[in-house]
Amino acid sequence: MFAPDLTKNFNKCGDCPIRKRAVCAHCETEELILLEEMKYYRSFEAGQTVVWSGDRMDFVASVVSGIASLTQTLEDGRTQMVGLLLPSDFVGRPGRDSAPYDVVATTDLVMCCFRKKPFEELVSTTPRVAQRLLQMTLDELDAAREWMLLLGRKTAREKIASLLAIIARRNSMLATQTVGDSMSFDLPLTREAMSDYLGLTLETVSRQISALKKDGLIELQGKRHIIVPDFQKLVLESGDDADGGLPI
Amino acid sequence: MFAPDLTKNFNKCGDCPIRKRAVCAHCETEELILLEEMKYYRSFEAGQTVVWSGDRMDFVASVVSGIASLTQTLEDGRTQMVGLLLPSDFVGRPGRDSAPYDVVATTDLVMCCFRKKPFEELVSTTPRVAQRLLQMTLDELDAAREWMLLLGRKTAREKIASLLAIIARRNSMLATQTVGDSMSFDLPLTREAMSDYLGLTLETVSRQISALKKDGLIELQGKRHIIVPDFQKLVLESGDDADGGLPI
DNA sequence: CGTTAAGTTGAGATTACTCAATGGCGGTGG
DNA sequence: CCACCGCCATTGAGTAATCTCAACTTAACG
Repeated sequence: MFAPDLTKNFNKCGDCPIRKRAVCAHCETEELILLEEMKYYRSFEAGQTVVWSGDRMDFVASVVSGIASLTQTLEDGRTQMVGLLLPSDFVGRPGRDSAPYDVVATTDLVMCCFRKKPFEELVSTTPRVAQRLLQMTLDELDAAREWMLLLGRKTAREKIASLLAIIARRNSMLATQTVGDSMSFDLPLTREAMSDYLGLTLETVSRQISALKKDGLIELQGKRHIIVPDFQKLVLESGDDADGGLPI
Repeated sequence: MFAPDLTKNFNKCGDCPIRKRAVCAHCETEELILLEEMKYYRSFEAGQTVVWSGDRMDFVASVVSGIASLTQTLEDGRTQMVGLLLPSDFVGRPGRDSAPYDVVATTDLVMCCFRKKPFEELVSTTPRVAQRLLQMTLDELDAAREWMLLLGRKTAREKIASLLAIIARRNSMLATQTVGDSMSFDLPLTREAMSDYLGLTLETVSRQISALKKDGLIELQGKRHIIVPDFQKLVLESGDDADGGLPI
């Protein structure tokens, strides 16, 4: 369901669905031509690992469709998700050889990969890619810091409400079928993935989702489809400032 | 103790103690001249707030000496530290007007501030500053992700051990008076600041420090001076891979 | 229709938190 | 010089939140 037909693989960057938001967003035709020369597509099925922590990584990449997650693991197996990559998000770091975390396809996934060497050269010779990358990295840093607040200080209930609000907001940005304050979406994460995102056990995630349901803050259709009757009420449970509403 | 005499304020960037590591690290003389024109120094006493979350911020800055922290706060007062800035670290974001978190001087602090407008122009016209800023931001993102693992998955004891190991490592990088596996340093943070860093209460921080002391992993001289008889043993308590030792 | 993976629910254990009292140290003023 | 105050830190006792272990349910799939 997440992987559109990509056998044709947007050979022209101009046709690419993430063209306006990815690292290449600010590029002019000349730079696009260079990028097209160094790029190739890779597809992954849900659950597949894209890169193992510590492995050599000879490419950097943009998520074209689907969701990837970055996870870190302690020796004894405890794992924490540290990044959730949506279409147009970037993985990899110019100037480093090995990945510092596992990159896993959370859903079916298509990535637009750039060979690292030429990409690094492009970054150091053209300002537009470097500047876009800086913007995106600063955004990710902000997101990471918001996430740290969640991990360090929020209760289990607030964590769940926050995550649901984040996903709901993102969805309302893409598809614009919001009706009043009510909205609905599919959870792209299993309970376990949610627990790794939130620093909880999957049992606690399940219990808190049940609690939110019992309190009428969300409704479930099946295990994965969530209906939010009143988004503001959900945000209120997230512990954040009340004005963290929908982007206008 | 943290504030050297800065009345003279390194007017020449060439004399600046953070010249080789800050945003200006890669700059040539021409760019340094531009930077010198837009810079000014500000000093803060320990405890002072540099910027309030949400306030307009018309500068970006490098920490010259001392320590600053970035903190986020929930409505009800729970606070989480989300950044710990050491000399040469950078605050502020080109292309944004207001600060998303409080910036507080944890010790006496001197910052080298750049007026935002001209700095933004410099970033968009010269590649060297932008590229250095990208490097530093990527490093911060890595650190933030490591921190997320700590917040989400480590026990109180592991959190304390990790923080002590981080500070010990940093100190051994600057001052090189390491003798064998033993090392010692001053804690630059109060118990409360440590608790905000680690997502714990200050009582738990205190108890765990006492426990590490009882177990012989650290010794205390006064409240703030820590002696680590065997660094490897401390790292073992931090939950990280054992090889996270000293930089060689 | 059995098998499997994902999710839910319960009971008890554990960790960290809350509230409260106490200890130590440095500065200030009598 | 000493007493007092304020700040930082420690320690204790009881509580609350989350985790662990285990049983059970549901939906999907061959």
